[in-house]
Amino acid sequence: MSDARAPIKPNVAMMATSPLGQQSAGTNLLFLREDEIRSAQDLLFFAYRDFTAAADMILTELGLGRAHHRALHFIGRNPGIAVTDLLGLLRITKQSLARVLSQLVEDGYVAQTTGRADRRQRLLTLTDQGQALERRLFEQQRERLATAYREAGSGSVEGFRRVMRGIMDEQARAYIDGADDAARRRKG
Amino acid sequence: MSDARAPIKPNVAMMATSPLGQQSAGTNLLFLREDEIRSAQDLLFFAYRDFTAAADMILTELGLGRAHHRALHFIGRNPGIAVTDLLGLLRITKQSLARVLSQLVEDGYVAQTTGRADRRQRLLTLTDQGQALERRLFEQQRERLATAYREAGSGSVEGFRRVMRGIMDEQARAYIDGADDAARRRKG
DNA sequence: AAAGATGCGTCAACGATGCTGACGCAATTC
DNA sequence: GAATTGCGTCAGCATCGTTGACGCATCTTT
Repeated sequence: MSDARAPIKPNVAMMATSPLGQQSAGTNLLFLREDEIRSAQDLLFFAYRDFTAAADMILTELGLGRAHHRALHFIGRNPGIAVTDLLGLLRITKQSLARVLSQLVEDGYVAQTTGRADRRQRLLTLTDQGQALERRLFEQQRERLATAYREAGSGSVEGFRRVMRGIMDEQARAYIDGADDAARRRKG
Repeated sequence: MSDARAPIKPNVAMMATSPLGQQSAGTNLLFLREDEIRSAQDLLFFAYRDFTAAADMILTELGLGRAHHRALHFIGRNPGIAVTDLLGLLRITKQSLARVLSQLVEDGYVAQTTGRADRRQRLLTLTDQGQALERRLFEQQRERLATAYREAGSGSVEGFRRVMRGIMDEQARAYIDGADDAARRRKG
């Protein structure tokens, strides 16, 4: 038998993507770089999978899904955000958001108020109940991240942030940088 | 009007989750830590969203989805992997995998061979066509990661890896560590 | 050799979350 | 006054996850 369900190890040594049996130093270096990238693919998949797992369980019990969490998260972080701006962050269609949002409003997690400057806008905020749920979900992920930060060491966090920032597109970077600005402003 | 669709900035200064108008140094520090975690939530969402976007477009043209890519990725990295082991990596039900896998086999991307030691097993490998597709998808993500690594600086990559590793669960870490072992063995 | 466990596939039904396309209405802008 | 924008909604569809229940071949255990 094949050791049953012990965690298997990726057989990167097999180098299935290259027909070369022998490798020069050059191709070997190239290969190492390629494997480093493939390893990063693994990292992103597993980290994201396990990062969301705990919160998903709570959501399921409430009849909600991950999409609801995303909306709660960004509304909580941007109180009074307009629907179109939220759509820009999530990058989904308004029809998809509508389904999620109307359920959050109906269940009393999100409140809509008419915009003062532009009365067409529906500005979104979390209700007390919405804040409570967001916090509950947040605590799950906080735990995981706090542990990861602790184990990785404080020196690693900056590198983590820099690489993650580099992966996302320009618009997302601007958003992230804006958050950093706000934090700096508050601190200083 | 509200500046239309310029990237909005998260209003973290509003501190909607705390009723405190004034903050002591202690609560402010606590808040900063909390905001650091919330910021990491942003990072994971945006990075994952944009990391997968390019490959998704190719997949859509071929009538495939992200789930197919995940299967191709892990089969490519683990040639001859058994179905149950693949299920353990993806953490989905065998019914979900079956749908994806049977399509990949039918379209000629994946080959199944009966296990030698255990004839119940269907060992999975990429066909030449499967390798070609996986490589095409890989190149999309390689580009993004290479840019991110370059911009972040080589010193950041180790921190990135350490934090990402810390986020995932024990089993995933063992898998990741196994990949590292294999790379080290090949290099040394 | 019989009994049980395991690996894998499959039928059926359902739920969450994305998509396109088309309209309607109110409010703002030109 | 006409065009545009912000938002909601109806209708239909695809992907990909779920549970539950079987069936069959093959290994393992008794």
